[in-house]
Amino acid sequence: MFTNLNTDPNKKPRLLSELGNLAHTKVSSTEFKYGRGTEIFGEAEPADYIYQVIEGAVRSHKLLSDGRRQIGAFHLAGDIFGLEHDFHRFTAEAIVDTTVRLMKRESLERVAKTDFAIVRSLLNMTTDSLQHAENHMLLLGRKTSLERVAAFLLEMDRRLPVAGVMALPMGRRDIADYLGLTLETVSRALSELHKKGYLRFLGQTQREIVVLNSAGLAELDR
Amino acid sequence: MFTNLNTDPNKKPRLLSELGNLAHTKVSSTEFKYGRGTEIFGEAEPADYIYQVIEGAVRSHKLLSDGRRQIGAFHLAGDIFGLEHDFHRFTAEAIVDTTVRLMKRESLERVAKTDFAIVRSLLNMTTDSLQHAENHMLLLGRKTSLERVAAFLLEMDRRLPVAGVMALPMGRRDIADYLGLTLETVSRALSELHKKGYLRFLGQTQREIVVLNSAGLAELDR
DNA sequence: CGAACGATTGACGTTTCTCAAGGCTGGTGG
DNA sequence: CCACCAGCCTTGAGAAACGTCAATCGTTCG
Repeated sequence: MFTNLNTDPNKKPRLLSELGNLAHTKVSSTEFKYGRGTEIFGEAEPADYIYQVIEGAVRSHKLLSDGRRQIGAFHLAGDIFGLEHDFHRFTAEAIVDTTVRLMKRESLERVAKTDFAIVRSLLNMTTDSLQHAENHMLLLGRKTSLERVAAFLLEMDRRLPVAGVMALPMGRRDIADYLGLTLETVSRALSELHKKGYLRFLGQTQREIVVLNSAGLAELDR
Repeated sequence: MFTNLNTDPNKKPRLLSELGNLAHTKVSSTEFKYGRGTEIFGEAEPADYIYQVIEGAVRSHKLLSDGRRQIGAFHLAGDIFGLEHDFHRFTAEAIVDTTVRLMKRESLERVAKTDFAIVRSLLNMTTDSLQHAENHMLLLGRKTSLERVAAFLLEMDRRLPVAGVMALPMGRRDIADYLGLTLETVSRALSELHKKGYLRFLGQTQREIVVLNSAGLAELDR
């Protein structure tokens, strides 16, 4: 059961196909829209549904009592999130206007009881999340601000549809809370990467970034 | 398949029983000893075995090219580690002289192909690891040095056999690399917690710690 | 007994955070 | 249609937290 598992995080359509197929066959699913900034589910709420991003982007975060926030992951088109046993361990919010497909967890449970492939998919997805979290611990515990931002850009370049050009859905504060920095430090790091010729800003908004030298960025991250 | 899963991280014997039972029935296992400081497996090596700590303690870490180290987890008596699809994502080393039981991954795969309960156990264990990593991301990204050390002491107090009195198997450098700090900062934080009356040091070695006020420590960690 | 190792503590350096000011963009209403 | 406003981003200066370097002390083990 360990073999033939896809653990390549580059392959975006996997989650979509694995549970997406399921959705078409045995489990009913609905589409739903969330406006920019709205909560999809809250930490510690019962996990009655699991979600897949159809269009848009979602952030998952935890809060400390005084408001400090750590974003654990961004979910982009195709990604499945909210997959938990009983209660959600993060709060999920739409970063921009977002369409999700949602599936009753109960239905999935029912199917999983008899379908070996589904359980294996669940294990796959959980393992992928774990691997992402493990790499992120290294980033949060040991990387400098410049290395964190470089790693973030490489991750987004890999996961967003067009390689080399990124229209980031999230703002500086979200990036900062993902990387364990402040938004000012993120901004300064981006300026420095720009000054060093690794990237260029496009268009009117400050969210479109062209990566000029991804090998150079990768050098910052070893 | 989501129901009846034990997600309480306080319950130590779970892993042991779940796969431990397996070990007694269908999968052969061997005991092996590793001396203090020796490597059990390396990052990116093929994951031919999975491991359970019988006695002792193990650290799992990742390295950056310049030697910066992040410890992702400590594995204590009863814990299972090294459970991966294909290649190990961490290096594992014995912190002290350690006895482990090891099981061929291949055997486990074979059994898992037909045994639903085993696959569920694997999913459980992976979910537990994920939850630990998610909480640790919050610690690494957003907590102060004092909060990190307080959280570490509470975690160890919870996981080590005797509540309130800890004989820590790991040194200050390991704690630091787990918490994303330097050993000096860990030492200063412990001194400050001592000064504030939260704990007391015992015996000749500096590794025995008595928690005097775990509610106070928990206050530092919300 | 002495060397090696680990922990603590102090002084100082560096990185990142905080606070503040100013600029750009896009939307809205006069 | 344009001016203004709100939100987001950038940049700077100073503060705080943590890291680095170094000295010292206590333990352990040969």
